[in-house]
Amino acid sequence: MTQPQYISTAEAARALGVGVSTVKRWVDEGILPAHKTAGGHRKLLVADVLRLVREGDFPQRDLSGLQLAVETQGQRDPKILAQQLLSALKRGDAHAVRSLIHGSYASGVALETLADFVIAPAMIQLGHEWETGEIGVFHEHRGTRLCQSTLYELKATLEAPDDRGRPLAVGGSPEGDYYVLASLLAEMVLLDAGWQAIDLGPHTPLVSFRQALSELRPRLLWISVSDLADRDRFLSEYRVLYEEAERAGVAVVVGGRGLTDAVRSAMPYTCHGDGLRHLGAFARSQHRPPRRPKRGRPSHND
Amino acid sequence: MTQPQYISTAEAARALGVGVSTVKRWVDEGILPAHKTAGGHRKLLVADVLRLVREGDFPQRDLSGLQLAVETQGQRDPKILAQQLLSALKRGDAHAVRSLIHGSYASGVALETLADFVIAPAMIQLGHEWETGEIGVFHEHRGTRLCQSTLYELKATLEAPDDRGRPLAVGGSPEGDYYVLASLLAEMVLLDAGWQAIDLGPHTPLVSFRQALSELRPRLLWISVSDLADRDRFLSEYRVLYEEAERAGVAVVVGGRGLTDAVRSAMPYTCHGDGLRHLGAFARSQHRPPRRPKRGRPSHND
DNA sequence: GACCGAAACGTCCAAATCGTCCAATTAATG
DNA sequence: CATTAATTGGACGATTTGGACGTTTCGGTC
Repeated sequence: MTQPQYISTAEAARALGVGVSTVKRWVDEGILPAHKTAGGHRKLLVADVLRLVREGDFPQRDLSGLQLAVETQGQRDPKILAQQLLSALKRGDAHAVRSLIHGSYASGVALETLADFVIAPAMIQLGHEWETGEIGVFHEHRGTRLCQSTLYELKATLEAPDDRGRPLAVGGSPEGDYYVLASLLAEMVLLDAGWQAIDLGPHTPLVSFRQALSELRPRLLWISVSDLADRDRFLSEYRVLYEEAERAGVAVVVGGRGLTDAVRSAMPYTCHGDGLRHLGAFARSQHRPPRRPKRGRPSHND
Repeated sequence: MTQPQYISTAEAARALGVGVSTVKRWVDEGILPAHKTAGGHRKLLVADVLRLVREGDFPQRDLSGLQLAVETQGQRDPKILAQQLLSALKRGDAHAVRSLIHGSYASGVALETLADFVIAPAMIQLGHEWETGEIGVFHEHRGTRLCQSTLYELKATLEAPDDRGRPLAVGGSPEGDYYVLASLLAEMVLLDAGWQAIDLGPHTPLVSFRQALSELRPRLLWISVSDLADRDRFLSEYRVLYEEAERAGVAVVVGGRGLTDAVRSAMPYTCHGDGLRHLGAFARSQHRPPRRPKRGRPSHND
């Protein structure tokens, strides 16, 4: 379990915000402890790097990945991550929340996995503990805000400066649904999949989606439903929306825990997912972002 | 990139319009925070330098050298900025929104000014045009989301890695008030003023504030009211909250366009402001961050 | 086991930064 | 107006940094 977490000089350099040559020199001078492989490659312990940062006032540029490694003992099991996230949210520990979420993403956990198996479970449990009175409203609110802040930060890093060639997606949550996180995560998953995405946010009348459809001409429409205030009205308005989307050749992806089987069976849609992994998979199937083939040595050790 | 960016003393000196020796001395005197490498080279965070630019009164600002995420534009008249922001929000031009807000802030427009005279007017006008049907709900939603995203990004740059010595503030909006932006901006103004701030967000029962009061022991409580759903209930619960805050020696700052004169006259409070500049001024009066000294030889332009 | 591309190695060196010293400049004071 | 204390910023040699380079190691694939 407590397997030692090694990183390369390049990773340490990135985390510390210095050049690779400098890290190499520091190791050779004994400032930074490290092991060497038979071939002479330096292997630094995450804990050593973090200790250096904590004890001296060394520069620290991006420690999120490293801190995650220490806090979770290198564990990347979503269930454990979810538990740790929940605990951090309840404590209101902004630092831990950030390193958990940013760090997981940085160290290769897919955004869909993060959303479906880490963030969603943690938030659901947080809501549950609030309902049963185990924690106060105040804790729940603080946790939700913390999660939102962190995700907006992560979203900023996902946004590509170059939009050309990226298909456009539009989405949001219907009227009466005030839950922010679900649609935000959907937007992020789409950005991660190489799309342009515009989130109209919670509490958006379905009529507005039609407006967006005609004005923005997206290739995909997502609708995330967490709470369904007026089911019948939603269904009737949704059918009109779907027809219009179909005529325009726009894929409609629906999801969210507000869509029970009973509701969904009365709805036409292009694709449905109880989580975001389906949205991600669908988006990737429609648009293949240019990617380098994966050859040679991978950058991470498990 | 929202990642922290380091610059050297020379770059900071150029940006601040002072000599390199001066920057080095300021760092050593603790006026300007910095990290040091093993070899003694100082590494300054762009955010820290910008903070100093904003708080001090510098003869010459050349921020072009700093690798800012956005190019700063010349315009600094709030009225014009508000108009440009409104236009960008209506167009859904994410890039323009971002460079307007980030750029203004980076080039020295105070956050309070930005909030009260640029963002608030633009958002009010956006809401107005929606009500009169000039623009669709969709445009209003997209604009609001865009503004939120951008502000969350900016907030990330305001958060100090080092919380020690900073007084704590807690705040939010009361039950029935779903407006996110106001309280978010309040949080940011407090962060900018050198506080730690926790935003409980919209739709927070006043009871929860009492919970936060006893658990977090803040020095300041802000309550931002945009919509007042149940006036009488708000007032009665508020009075209990205020009494508790007073007993604990916590300052209570209230504001927001939901607080009409009639309501406010029935409320006790430590400080009130129709905008955020009063909150900022109050916060700064309670806690002074380190400042640049005032005497000495001024720099000459070359 | 041979092959391959990515990543890390060692070496070198120009450019940047360091600490120190001190003349120049300004605000405050008598 | 002269004096004093505070502050600046340039100059100096010594030290540190980090990018470029060709070579070697690593780990996955065939």
